[in-house]
Amino acid sequence: MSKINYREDQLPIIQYEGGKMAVPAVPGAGKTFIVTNLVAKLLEENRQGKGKILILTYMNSAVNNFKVRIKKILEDKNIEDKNYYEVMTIHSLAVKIIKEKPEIVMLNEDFNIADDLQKTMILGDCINNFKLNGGEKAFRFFVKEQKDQMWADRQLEAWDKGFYDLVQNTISELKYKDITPQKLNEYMKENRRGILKIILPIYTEYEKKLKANGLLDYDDMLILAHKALSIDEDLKRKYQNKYQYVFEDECQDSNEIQGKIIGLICEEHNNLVRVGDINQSITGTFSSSDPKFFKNFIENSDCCYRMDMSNRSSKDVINLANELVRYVTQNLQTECKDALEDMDIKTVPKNKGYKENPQPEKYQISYKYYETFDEEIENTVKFVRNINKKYPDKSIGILVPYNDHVNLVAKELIKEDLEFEELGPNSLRKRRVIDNIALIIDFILNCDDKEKLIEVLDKVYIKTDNKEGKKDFIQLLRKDHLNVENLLYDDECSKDIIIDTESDLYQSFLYGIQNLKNIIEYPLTRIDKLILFIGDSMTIEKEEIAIVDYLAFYVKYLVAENNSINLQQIYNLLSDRKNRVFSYIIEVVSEINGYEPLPGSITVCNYHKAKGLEWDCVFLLGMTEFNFPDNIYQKFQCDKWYLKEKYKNPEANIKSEIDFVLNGEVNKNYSKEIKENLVKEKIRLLYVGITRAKEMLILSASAKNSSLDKRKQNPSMYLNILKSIIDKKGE
DNA sequence: TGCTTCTTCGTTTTT
DNA sequence: CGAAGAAGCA
Repeated sequence: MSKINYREDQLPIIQYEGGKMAVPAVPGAGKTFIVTNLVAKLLEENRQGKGKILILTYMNSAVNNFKVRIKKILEDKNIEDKNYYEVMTIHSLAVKIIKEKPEIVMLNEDFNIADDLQKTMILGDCINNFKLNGGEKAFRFFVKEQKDQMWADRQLEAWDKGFYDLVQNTISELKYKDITPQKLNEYMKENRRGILKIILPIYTEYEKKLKANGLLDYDDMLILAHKALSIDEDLKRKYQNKYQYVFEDECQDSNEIQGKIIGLICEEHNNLVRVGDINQSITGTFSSSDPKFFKNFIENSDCCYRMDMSNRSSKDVINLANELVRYVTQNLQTECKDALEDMDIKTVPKNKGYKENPQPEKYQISYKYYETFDEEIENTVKFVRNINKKYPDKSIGILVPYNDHVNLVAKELIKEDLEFEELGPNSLRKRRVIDNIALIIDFILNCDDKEKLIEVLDKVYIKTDNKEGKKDFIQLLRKDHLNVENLLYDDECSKDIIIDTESDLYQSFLYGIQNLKNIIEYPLTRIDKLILFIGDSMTIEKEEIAIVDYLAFYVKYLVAENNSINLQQIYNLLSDRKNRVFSYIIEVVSEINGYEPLPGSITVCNYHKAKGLEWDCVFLLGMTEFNFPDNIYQKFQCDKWYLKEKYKNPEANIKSEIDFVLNGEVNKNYSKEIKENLVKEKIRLLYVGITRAKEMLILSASAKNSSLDKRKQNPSMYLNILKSIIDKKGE
């Protein structure tokens, strides 16, 4: 077995023996590689003693990745795998700690974790109940005055949607500040106004419902785990002895309480390695994470080694990323200068046996500015098609700002007959399962509607490669003298349909008819069972079966909450594309497996989802001023158009209100702070986008959202900055 | 070009 | 409702 040839920036890290070590690393530096090898080396030297090595990651998919890779290294090194290491997410660790002694934190032994889906259902219920029980008026108070009824409705709808996230984030913040509903109630007694006033009853009921069902949400898990370790000396000792070494991956996404939990476990042995990249911290504005915690750790650690070499991208792509850092740290307005840490990515030295950076023959970075967003998508897809044809082995990533855009790009790719993968909750393919079930229910509700029957057969059951034949066959079914009755129950009618009865087209038609007959006869007393039954009749993949299961679970919950709910209402829910429960169902199902772009594949996703992935060729769309702002005085996403001027930025209002409740005064201009953080996070999001590319990178923006849209948007300032760099290099 | 009046539209990320 | 672009006018 050959010895691993570590790069010079990796050498000091692999020589680690103990203490607090900080490892800030640039994108593509090989964080997983170095951590897995270091863990294997420590195991080889038996440094864990009587304890174990703990590796904490952020996502479930990363857990598996780490396990597989450590196992492989141990095998290669011929070290017996005695399970002296554990890989888990910080949340699983928290659960493990609480399970140990639930009574310390006043919990019943058989508590459960509320996943995103359950949380959404419960919180959604609480909000609804609040409105139904007299809260509606207070809820509407914050919306702008509007005489035009149509716009009044739209404002309310928008507030409805935004309110959910606001409540969720507020509850999370209150929990971290150790403000229980009871405490808040005490504090708020004299307060008559404010958004907290209407969040309080929702928060109260939410906590009550969680408790009643024996559930903890993600925030509770961390908070209680920390509490348990702080209160119970024995428990803390146990974990300190158990984990002699702790590694934390992606620690730029860590929040204060996670840091504290890890701190307590490491207190005794003090062997802690934290690896991360501050410039890739992109979750701060919607979670309690903040890169400042990692920055702090870097300053207070025993040693800090930077991994600043990356072999992922060509030197041109690296140069572009470095220029962005340079621009931000030197030229941006003072408040946002520290968005990026001044840390140049270096290419790997040549001819030293390291895996080297890709070296494309020519400069492969460009930018485009289009008239409309439609045009931007259309041209991008054409570009993608050409690359895919010319270089069939290259992987291509198309990154867009929003999940809705993923859909738009997907539709265009379908038009061009290109195979692709969508990441995120709007995946057309995954949505289709839900849509198909809705179609069938619609037919059950309207049994005599022939068009609906034909639609179900067409979209759900009839499967064939013979596209033309299918079209003709569907036309045959539309013949006037055939009604639903004939099609379903009259075997003679098939004589009218002149078609090869052995073909897969006809066989799948018969299969569909038979199933629909069974479905119509299925008793309506248990709608959740009906959904499972419908799911069974559709030939679908494993992942899609999981979606059906979740769907049935959701319906069961709905029925339990409201006995009188009928099939029509269920249909209405299923066909509501904005229902956030479905997004979570799809996310929960897809999260189980990690994703890795294969050679020749095309991936569409948003900038956030792209983190941790890499492609040969990357398209960055939507680089407008609105999506990537450079100062806090332009139009901002956190300012809500539908709210009264005073409450325009409700998040800031809430922060002020909490401040006031706790200290009797407001200490900061929170609106300004929120906007600054947003500007900074968007810069890092762009940095993440750029550093996904190995060889080719195309940046683009458009002046208008659609050709009908009259308002223009400026390209992001960063696009202009990058443009000038690209122009110089392109010569 | 600079000013007023008329018309149109209302964008978000998620462990 | 209010911001911002378009159209109208001097």
